[in-house]
Amino acid sequence: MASKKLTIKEFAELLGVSTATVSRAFSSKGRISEKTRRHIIAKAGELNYCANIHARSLSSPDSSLIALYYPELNSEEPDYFVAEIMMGINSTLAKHGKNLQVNPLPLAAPEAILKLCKEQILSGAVAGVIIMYGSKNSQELYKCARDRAVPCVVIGRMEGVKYNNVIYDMRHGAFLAGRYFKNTGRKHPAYLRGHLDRNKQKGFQMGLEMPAAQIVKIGPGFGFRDGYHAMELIAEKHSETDCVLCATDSMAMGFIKAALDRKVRIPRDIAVISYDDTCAARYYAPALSSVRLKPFEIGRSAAMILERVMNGEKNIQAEIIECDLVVRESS
Amino acid sequence: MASKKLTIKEFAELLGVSTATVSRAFSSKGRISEKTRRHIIAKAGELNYCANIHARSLSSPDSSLIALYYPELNSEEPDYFVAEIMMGINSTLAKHGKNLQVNPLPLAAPEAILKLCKEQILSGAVAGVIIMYGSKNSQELYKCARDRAVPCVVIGRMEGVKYNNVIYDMRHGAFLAGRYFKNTGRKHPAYLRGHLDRNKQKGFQMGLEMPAAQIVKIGPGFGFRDGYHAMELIAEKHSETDCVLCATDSMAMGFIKAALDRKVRIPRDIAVISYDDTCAARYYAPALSSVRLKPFEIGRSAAMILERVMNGEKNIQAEIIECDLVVRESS
DNA sequence: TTGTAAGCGTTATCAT
DNA sequence: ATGATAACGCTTACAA
Repeated sequence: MASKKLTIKEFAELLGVSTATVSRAFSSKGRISEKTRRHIIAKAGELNYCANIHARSLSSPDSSLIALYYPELNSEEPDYFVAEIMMGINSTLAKHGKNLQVNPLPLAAPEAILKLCKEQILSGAVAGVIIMYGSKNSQELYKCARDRAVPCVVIGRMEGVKYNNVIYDMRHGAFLAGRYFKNTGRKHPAYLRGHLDRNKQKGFQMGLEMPAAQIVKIGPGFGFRDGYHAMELIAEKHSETDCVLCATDSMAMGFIKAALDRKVRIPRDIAVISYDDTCAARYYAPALSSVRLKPFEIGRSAAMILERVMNGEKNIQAEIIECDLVVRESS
Repeated sequence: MASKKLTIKEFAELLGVSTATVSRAFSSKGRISEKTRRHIIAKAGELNYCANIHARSLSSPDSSLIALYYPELNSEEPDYFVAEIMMGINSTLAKHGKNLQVNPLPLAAPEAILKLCKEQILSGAVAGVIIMYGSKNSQELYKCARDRAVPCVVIGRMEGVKYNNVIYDMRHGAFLAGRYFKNTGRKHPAYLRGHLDRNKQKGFQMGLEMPAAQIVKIGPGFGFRDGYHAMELIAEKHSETDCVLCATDSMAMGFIKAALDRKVRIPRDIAVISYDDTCAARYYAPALSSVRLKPFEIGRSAAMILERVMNGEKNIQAEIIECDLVVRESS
């Protein structure tokens, strides 16, 4: 019930031992009698003594805080893809007694917030960082970490990053979607653009085996709302459209919702495939056909690689998350 | 490009000034000539000098890390309700240059992880905490923060917490749902139980004006999958059911999905209302009727109260988030 | 305006 | 096995 903070000195005095002894009781390396240790640990629990983390990491730098920087595409709707990646990261981190700090990075982040992020890295506030590629900003943070030798893992492709990263083949996923549409006789494709999707577009086109110009492109957008509006646009200006690839699950849901509102039948009139395959995809009605990116695994992989980097391993081979096409009801 | 850390001493030497001067250049209170300050700031940018955060917070405790502890109901599907609360928190925190650390707390958290959480609070690692009520564990953490006078805000009702918290009237929301069903002539209600929902059940029953025993109760569950299975159960054992209140949006989606798979018509055969009204709700097909809890606002409120607590305000009146019923297509 | 030096609460290195 | 004490890197009186 003490309401003030107990320092090691006060605590040691209370027990009638030296501060060094108290420190040793917790360090698990120092030589100390089992009896004293037990006594100290017990008393600590009783009096709620706990070493000040700043003092501790000042004299022996360790810390267990991991920072995640991810692109915030939209500040109003949560990003389910990112949410699942975070779960994957946390599930691994928790096993190692590490904690996750989350840092949304707006696409056009004001200089001030970027600076704050850099400071976190430079100041030793975090023991390791995971950067989800999203913009130049992510790249700056990456350099920052590199220069300061802070353990760092990158999610997604980033220029100049060859090791310690986890990547997924956007292009191949989109290729599968395109080929599927082609094989099922669709003729008038549209693509709902997302963020950073040159590769998706390219792959889609290759799968379709169609000149790029014949693919209606809308966006870029991000969430439900964008998907909804995109459908309205298509109904008005591209009514011949018979198949759509959406850059995210949310966009697909928004799109389908708008379609059903207009009595457009899915998949009969328009076949829809989404990207990401987050948990919600299979429970949508109709269940979403989706390019499966396994966000949970991406997160877990990233955290596992980071763990290895923090243990001193160098130049860890990039982990490639395969992605395939899951056909459900929407296509 | 320096790969080792620059200390204030080294940095000061490089510039030919004292460490105190360097410190003052950043402190914004100390008296220092504008010229020296500019010079130092510029050089710092150039050489990537940044004060070590541990040393800094040792001599002048401040820190800007806020911890969120939330109940992790399911470690496989993300919790959209929590995700939106987090966005709300972060949107406010970011404005104050604070960072969020997220800590899922499994319902039956092993002693070890609870201990870790306590240590975060006791060790001064975090400057403030937001606790989302979920179990006895949340309460322990709350006490921990209280005893150490760490600024703390609670989300949800918690025994013994009168101030510095944000609450929502679960019972009233469920009441509205029950009354709606009653008024629309539904006779055979079911309730898909979630976590901590005695109040929801009670309110539902009151709205229905029906003996508790006449309400079919299933669960507790949490996500899509549970909702899906619940529907299967109802189809087999309670086929007279004509209206359902689900404890979360995800459960409702799972439920409806299963219903549609069985050609059960929503809302004609079974009317469905969910709880939470997360972003996805309105884009589901059929759009979910839902008890709106405004998670984003809950998060924002919590962060704003925390900010005030950290500024020294005491006993801040609990913020009550009103919840109403949004009727869409599923009921 | 600037420099000197005494903390801040630990851990680690010596002694004992 | 335990106790002094010197770092750790910074902020902040106090001196100049």
